[in-house]
Amino acid sequence: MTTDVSGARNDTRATGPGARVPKYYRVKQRVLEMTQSRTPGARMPAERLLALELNTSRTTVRRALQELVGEGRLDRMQGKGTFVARPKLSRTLQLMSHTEDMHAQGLAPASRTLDIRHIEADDKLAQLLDIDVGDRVLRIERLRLASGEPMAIETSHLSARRFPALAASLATHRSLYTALAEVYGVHLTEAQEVIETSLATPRDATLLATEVGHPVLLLCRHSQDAHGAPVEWVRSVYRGSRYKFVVNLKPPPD
Amino acid sequence: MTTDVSGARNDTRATGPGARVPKYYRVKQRVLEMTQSRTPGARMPAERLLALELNTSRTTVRRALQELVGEGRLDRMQGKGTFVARPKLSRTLQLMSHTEDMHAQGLAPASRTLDIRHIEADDKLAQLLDIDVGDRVLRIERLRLASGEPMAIETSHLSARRFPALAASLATHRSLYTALAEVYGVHLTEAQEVIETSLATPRDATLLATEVGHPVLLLCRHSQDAHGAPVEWVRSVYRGSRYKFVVNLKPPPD
DNA sequence: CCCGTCCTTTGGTCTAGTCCAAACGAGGGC
DNA sequence: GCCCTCGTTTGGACTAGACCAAAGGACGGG
Repeated sequence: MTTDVSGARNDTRATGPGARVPKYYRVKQRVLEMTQSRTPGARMPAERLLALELNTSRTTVRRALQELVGEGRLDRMQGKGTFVARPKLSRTLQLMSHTEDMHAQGLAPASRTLDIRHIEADDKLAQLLDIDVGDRVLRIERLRLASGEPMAIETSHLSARRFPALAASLATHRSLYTALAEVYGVHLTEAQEVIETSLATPRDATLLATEVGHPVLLLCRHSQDAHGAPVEWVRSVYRGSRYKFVVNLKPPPD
Repeated sequence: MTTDVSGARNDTRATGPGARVPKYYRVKQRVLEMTQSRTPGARMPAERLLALELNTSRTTVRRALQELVGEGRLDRMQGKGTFVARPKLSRTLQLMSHTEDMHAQGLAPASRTLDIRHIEADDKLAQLLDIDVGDRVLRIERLRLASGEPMAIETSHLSARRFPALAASLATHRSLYTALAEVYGVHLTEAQEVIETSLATPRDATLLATEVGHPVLLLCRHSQDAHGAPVEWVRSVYRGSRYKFVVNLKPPPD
């Protein structure tokens, strides 16, 4: 049974003015309907088969699938097939550590250190950490996991002068934040976070088990201690297809 | 002068294990370098020319350009060309109205009502607004503008029974929030926001002057009044290539 | 001098096909 | 019985080219 996804006159215009609907988009919606009658993990038809059934080219089918994977509706695996994806997880934006946040949501937190080294502060970093250009900065790159699943790549930056031997302290404490509190007596009291969309680089894709060019959420956190002095600057890359952020808002203090 | 973007052996492996770098990605980085020596608004070479110069197909060039446009690095216009884009704008997440937020950032706020009507609450909406399924809900769909540029499509939902004649009150007040305060004495004291990535639908793309399938930020706000009763539920779609969100965090109350 | 027409240029969509790479099962050798 | 090999199936990357649609300049008529 072949089902043509094209409009009757094969034109690409919809009802509204300017609301042109590309063919790949109709394919996308058709495939999305298919997913809704299946449970997560269920297998979808192969790309070549879909192209035949929907009377289109494999390229067009792949563009539709590409978007559905990017939106977290489907998972694809080379050699295995295409499957219905599970729903997204949430990440609450609060001034707490990854470890605490994961526990609060009933997920098993884990973390793998990818790289930890000292670098020299460039212009931007110096300003963010209120140090001089060229000062030493401890750069910690970690892969965050939630119940075994890669969640984010988190790169923290802290002044090496202010927190000497922090790398060593890290090994003996549950989290960076507890190390800061217990060893240096520093408590974070405020932070600004900037959230934007981006696309996975080849490295992001490999580490996060996703695909190059797929949407990711870029979250940059700038934290201060009780005296208003900057403590850390963190850049995190989250899989957009697996995570969403939750923020609790209070009215502005006026 | 043609500059081959391929690796020497035309293989697609980079240094790291599993860090495969597709050809289109190398094209993307090459084009990104080109943008950095130009100012916003400057014209880029035509697609067919880039394909020739980088010794690749137009399809591959277009995939690279597609991502750069989605990331807000380039703007494309049919018949005109491809240009270097301006940097992103910020949107602070606070419990204030669009109007106030725009003013706070020195941008000229504007808003165009796309649709305003009553609908019947479905399951999800009834739960969010603490009303019964089938109750009447006022649905306001507005296009938000910042200094003339389309910013977001915002769809608000409020109980029609709790706020009778709200549609009329809206016309005589500066914003929805001032109407709620002055006419009904309702002040919003708390809200939860969920932020996730999504992709522009054909309608989104038309209204936001972007392209179908490009990354957007989806922001859903659920606001409560001083008694903890839900007041509104809002779903907003922001152009991911033009906006980023800023959040101020305080430590959890423990 | 102004305005329409036409043509060129530019991006937008889609096709049909090639070749590669991962997964995995069938079968054969040991 | 276990393991290796090989072939099939599946997704991944790329090409070359067709045709469409919007923009805008060239050119000519009025």
